[in-house]
Amino acid sequence: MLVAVTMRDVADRAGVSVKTVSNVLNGYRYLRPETRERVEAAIAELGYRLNVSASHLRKGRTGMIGLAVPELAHPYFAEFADVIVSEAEKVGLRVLIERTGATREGALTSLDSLQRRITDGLLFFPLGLEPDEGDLLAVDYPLVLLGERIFGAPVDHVTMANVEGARAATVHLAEQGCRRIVALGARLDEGMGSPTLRLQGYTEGLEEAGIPFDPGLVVEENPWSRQKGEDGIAQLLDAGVDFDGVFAMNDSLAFGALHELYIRRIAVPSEVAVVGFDDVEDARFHEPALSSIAPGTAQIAREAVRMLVERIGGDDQPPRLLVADFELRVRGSSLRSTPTP
Amino acid sequence: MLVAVTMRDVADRAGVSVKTVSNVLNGYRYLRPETRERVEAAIAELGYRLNVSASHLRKGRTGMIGLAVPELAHPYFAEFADVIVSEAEKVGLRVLIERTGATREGALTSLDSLQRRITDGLLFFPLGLEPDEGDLLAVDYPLVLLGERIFGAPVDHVTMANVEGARAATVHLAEQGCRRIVALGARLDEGMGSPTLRLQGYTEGLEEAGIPFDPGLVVEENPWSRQKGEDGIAQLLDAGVDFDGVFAMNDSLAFGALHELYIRRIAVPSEVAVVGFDDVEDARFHEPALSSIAPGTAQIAREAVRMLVERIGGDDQPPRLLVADFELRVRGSSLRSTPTP
DNA sequence: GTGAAAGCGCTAACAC
DNA sequence: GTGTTAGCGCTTTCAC
Repeated sequence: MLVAVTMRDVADRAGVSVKTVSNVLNGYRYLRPETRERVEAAIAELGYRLNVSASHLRKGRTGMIGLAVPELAHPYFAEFADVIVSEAEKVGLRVLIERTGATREGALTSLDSLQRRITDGLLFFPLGLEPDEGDLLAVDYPLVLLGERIFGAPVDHVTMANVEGARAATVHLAEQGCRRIVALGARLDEGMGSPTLRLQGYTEGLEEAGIPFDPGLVVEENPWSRQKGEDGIAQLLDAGVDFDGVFAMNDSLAFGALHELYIRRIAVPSEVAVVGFDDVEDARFHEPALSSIAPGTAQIAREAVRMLVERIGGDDQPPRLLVADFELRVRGSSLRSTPTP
Repeated sequence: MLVAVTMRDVADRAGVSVKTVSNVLNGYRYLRPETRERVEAAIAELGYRLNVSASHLRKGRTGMIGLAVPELAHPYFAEFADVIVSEAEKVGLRVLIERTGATREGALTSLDSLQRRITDGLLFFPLGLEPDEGDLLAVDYPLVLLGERIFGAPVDHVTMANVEGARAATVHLAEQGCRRIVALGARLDEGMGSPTLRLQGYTEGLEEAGIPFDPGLVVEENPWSRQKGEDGIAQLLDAGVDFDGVFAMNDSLAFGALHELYIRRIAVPSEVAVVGFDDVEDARFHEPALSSIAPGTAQIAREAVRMLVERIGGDDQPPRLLVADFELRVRGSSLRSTPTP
């Protein structure tokens, strides 16, 4: 515990009342400058720090927001958390990062944990919940939904252009001359999650490019890990399936795919071109560097924090849905000097 | 805010006093079972959740610990945070993850922020502070120091075997036939940080292998990023420096090195063998897979939480220093089928 | 075993 | 502009 310097001590030292100290701390405007200075001097001399719990108990705000991500060590979410922390800092908020494990239990725990009592609002990835469980999100605190799986819940929602991004990736592969493009990481049983949306974008992309859909090129993998990326490609190759392009539904899968192709001595991008999704920082540093869809992470973070702050401030307009801008980042894994016709 | 169900409401519903409700919540032993059940039923029916702030205000504990890491998106720290959260969960603690940015300002802020008032203790990476600033760690709350830079501070310290690990990596490269081994990521001006210790291990390893030290093979790079790894190798190659092995001081540098070697069409491991440090999850998935020193992250996390919990519990024995066990994980980047003599 | 009352440190409401 | 007072929800004496 920190030493128990209270407002009372500061007030005594500065020769004012506690109310005045509180006013100084809360940025109350109408204070005589010299009073403010005296108080600030006393605070510095005593090393006083506000007791957040007491403040919270009284005014109902903590200045903290929660961020519930599926996994901390997943590059996309780690990078996302970093951006969120920066954005929150700009508006004077601190971030309590939590982990749901992408499980139903973890998600429910996060929605209803003790931590919810000490955050003013929550930024929430609903992985682990079912698409029809939007009613679980009808909570009595400010909540902004992130990612996919659940649409139409009675809360603000910031998401990325899954369908359009996947389509762009697929079309790009086709433009590089690919005709047999693998969709790596599909999950056919899912409702409206990223897998479904990105698979939809993939099929739209094929259509746009005039390439027939071949179910034999759709590889189901779960979770979207590097290991599963390896497994998926290994399985295709072992089965003798012919392909010349891979649209991996996230970068981890793509990294695994690159690795397996490397092991099998299959040249990238000349024999097989690869595009991922998420554009994590690592993408630039693989061999070859991975082309990927950048889903507008910075924009998502900025808007999510903005919406949450508005809700915390009492804004009660109807729920909003924001889809961030995406961008295809072409790198070595898919850039053929002379596209195969 | 959650709906304001208080202990009073629960007590009324269960037909007991608030004290009894509090007793139930705090696991007080001497309660009539039927009373306990009635209270628990009331809690469930009303959806009551303890107000952590009020509880904290009264009893001085929050059940939260802080974890201050230099960067969230750095794979090593992200993985570390994940393990810490798991370990803390086991003992009923939640973790408030913070970011220092590896800057002095960030470190100081973390040591003295408002957050410190709502955590029972802090796990702290002192990057950004100077080696002689151990006195800054003489804080009045439970603190466990992690990583390097500062030794001899008046607090518990859990660290890794930097010297021994670096030596093992260097010796391993020598055993694979390397005679001109680059030390990538040195920082000659540092006190007792990881760079200094790992460089020391490198020189010890050379000595053990009977290889003369060549300052021309020591490459200073800061920060330890993939980009700097690329830069360092590029710079050596451009200068025409001859080398056949790389000891990269962390995995990020090693990934950058692998990438640059790939671009230059230098075969790994046959022409140049590479070993990293940290053994992040990604190491297995590069092309080729990266050999690395696994610094005992799980052990570090477990022991750090254990020590912090002891200190929170009032343990006031003298500061302890624990050095975790390390392990060399040999993979494709350094394993030559027939070591060059 | 359980209840009543005090008070943790702060801020909102209201004096002055 | 600044001081006084009440009370946020809880736990901790101390009764009984």
